[in-house]
Amino acid sequence: MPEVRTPAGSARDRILDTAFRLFYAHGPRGVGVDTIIAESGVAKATLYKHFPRKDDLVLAYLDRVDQAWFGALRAAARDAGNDPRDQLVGMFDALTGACRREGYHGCAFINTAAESPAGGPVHARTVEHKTVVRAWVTELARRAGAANPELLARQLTLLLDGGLASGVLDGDPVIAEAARESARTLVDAALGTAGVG
Amino acid sequence: MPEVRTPAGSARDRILDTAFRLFYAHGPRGVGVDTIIAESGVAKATLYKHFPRKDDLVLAYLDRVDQAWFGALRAAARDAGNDPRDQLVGMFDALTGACRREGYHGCAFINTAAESPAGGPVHARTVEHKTVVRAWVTELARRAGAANPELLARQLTLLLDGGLASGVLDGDPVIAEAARESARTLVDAALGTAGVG
DNA sequence: CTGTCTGTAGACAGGGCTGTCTGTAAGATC
DNA sequence: GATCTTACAGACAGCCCTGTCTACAGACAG
Repeated sequence: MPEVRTPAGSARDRILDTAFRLFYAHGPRGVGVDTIIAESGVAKATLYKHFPRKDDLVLAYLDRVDQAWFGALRAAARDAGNDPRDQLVGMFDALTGACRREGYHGCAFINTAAESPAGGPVHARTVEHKTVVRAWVTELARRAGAANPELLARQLTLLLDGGLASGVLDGDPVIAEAARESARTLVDAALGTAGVG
Repeated sequence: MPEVRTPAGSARDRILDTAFRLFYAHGPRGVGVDTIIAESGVAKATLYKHFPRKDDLVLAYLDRVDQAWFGALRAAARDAGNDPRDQLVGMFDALTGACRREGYHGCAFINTAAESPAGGPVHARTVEHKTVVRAWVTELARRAGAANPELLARQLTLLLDGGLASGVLDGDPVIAEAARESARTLVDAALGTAGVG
């Protein structure tokens, strides 16, 4: 009794792949269900079976974005070495990588939240995402020995959000560089330039 | 031969006032022309006489936002005193003020750009706005004696954008405070804590 | 009086959107 | 072979959207 019998490349996956691509490029509101159906080669009934409301599809899209972006952040931090201090700065490499990516269009969460009614499920999911990321940064800041990890995390995530938000307009990597520079300065100021050891 | 014969509170002003309010609250895409007509007490033909396309109204809305926000930035900087260094930090009071305002919903430019097709007039106007603001900050940084005014301006506007972007979710003033703290740190790092002399 | 300008009031077309519906086909399980 | 699940194909209703159109009313100038 397999819980999921659908093969790889199933209808559900195709729908999600297509939705991810189109939603990110044009925003959920800018993409009709018919377009997703046409481009994913799926029947309308199938789409509505898996995602009874369009909002359900939007939330699934955000979950996928969350995995991708948070994953990229952690990977960038990991690649920066074992020192939490370096990781706090190194995570900004994820921003640089995103800026360089073809079709980069800023933060999917912010973009989607901007066109969604306040207080709705999309906003809630976005707040949740931002909270989880900031909690992770806070933990990093704590391990780095910051006197006020919450403040440092708030400052760094603010920089991340700024870099991502500007991305709606252009993916100029100089933005990511400036963010990284700022992060280095803020981390040094919070921890002392001499290092933690 | 008065160029503008329409009295104060004319149809055009009422349209713009209503559009400003509704566009900011729900995003241009989330507000139909019919709603603007109903709430401003104006005939449809009148609206389309002044703004032949909805996009024209959106651009007029952005112009008004530009005046308001840029004006608030300059006012906050002015209120910080005559030292350009203090002004660079003081302009963040405009962010604090915005966060505290009833109905605060983030950056109108970013929100609008997020739901507009890339390469369109809305994007162009938004880029223009950001460019003008950054040029102003760059001049401030230059007058403050920064070795690299462009970089400092980039960093500070990044913080502004981050604070504004987060505003789509909530107007927690702690965000503005964190941004101001960051600005102080970055300015001190760029100019030296001893002051410009 | 006549024409022009500005505005009101509202019908209308044409299109896109979400979501429901009927009908059909292929494969798995009993 | 019967049945059940999954999916495809597409018509359809009902709504909202932008933008155009006609008809009318008041102010003002010649």
